[in-house]
Amino acid sequence: MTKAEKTRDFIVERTAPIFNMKGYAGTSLNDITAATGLTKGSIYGNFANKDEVALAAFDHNLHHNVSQIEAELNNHSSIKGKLLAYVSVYQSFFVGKISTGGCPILNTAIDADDTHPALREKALKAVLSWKKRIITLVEEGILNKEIKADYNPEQVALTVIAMIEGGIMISRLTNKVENWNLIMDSLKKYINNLG
Amino acid sequence: MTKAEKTRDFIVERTAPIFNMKGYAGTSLNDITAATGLTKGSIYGNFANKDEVALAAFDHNLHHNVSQIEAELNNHSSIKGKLLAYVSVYQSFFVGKISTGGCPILNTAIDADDTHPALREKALKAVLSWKKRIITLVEEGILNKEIKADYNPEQVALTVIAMIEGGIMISRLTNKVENWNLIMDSLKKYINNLG
DNA sequence: ATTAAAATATACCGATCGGTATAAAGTTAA
DNA sequence: TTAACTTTATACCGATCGGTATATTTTAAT
Repeated sequence: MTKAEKTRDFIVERTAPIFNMKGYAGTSLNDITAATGLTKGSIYGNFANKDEVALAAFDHNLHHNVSQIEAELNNHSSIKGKLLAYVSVYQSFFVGKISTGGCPILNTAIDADDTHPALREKALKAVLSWKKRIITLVEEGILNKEIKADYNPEQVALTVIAMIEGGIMISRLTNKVENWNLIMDSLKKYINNLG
Repeated sequence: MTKAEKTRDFIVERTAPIFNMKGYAGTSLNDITAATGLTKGSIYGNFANKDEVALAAFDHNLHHNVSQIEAELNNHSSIKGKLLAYVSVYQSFFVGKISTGGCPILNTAIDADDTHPALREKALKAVLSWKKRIITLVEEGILNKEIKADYNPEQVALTVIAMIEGGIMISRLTNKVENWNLIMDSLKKYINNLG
């Protein structure tokens, strides 16, 4: 790992929460230099432009989510347990610890959908990948007889994602964990009723 | 209605979709003058600053939603029918007609939550008002025996809002009405199972 | 039609925007 | 240790940012 690679990672690490909170247009080069303690020359020595920093920051934020989810999924053997794991992972993102601005997929989807095609594309791929992951789980659950065969895996996946993302928006806006808990109780009931 | 009041409304009308699509930081004074054909002098003759335009634009977008919803609620007599009316109204926002950037509550919540307290407050109030409206409906439904008494009205309200807002995010990002329909089928099932 | 007031346009402000050319400093291999 | 190379800092660019003082035009009452 060269010095430049380390600096690149450092810049991404420091700016990722800022992009997640302020969005693409709301994050300035000045924000980036302030967060890193580096100068513009150094930023542009490691990235071609602000876009590249933003895209790398999204990847970093997303990877942070995905790795935590995959780790938690491994703690459960049943399909329902794995589906419920999403709830606990996302809860940990904004309960107790310092918030870094919520779910990067949701933030980027809303921030970039009408303005920044490259970021939008990344958010889209993240949602599709998430959907696919849940579909696979549900299909396994149906084969296992853990989930009733008349459920549409795609519909289950979309419903789970919608409730989590909608729940994040509401809970962060109202700043009430109780709201998150109520919504997630509905989601848990939905998941438990799948089979 | 004075000339200035008309101009004020005109400015709000023209800029509301821009703020909804690009967000607060992403919408510039130049965007505002371009959309209205007016000059900065005229804008600042009617508004103190960009904030005031943004706040008025949010109110405009919100009112547009609320009035459509209230109209649709009046078309239904049963509580479940009224709850299902939310689905059809929100569907009409991004199916068929030119999109103006999706749900203003969701957009503003994500755009402003970490950056713009005044806008954030407006989005918060809108969600709380929406929640309260659904709670009232559910409470009426319980009194009517249309909804089982063991349902928590607040939880139902939060669940409905989460699914709609999560559904909007996913459907707009993927640009697929089918996704909206699948999520809303889950929501319809949820509502029908309330009683 | 005249005039006072209200509304809009012009021209400008300093600050900040993203970005870059180039010099200085730091790193690494010989 | 030196020389080649990589990385970072300095100083600057034109463009755009939000905002304003003032002049011009438009409106509305007499």
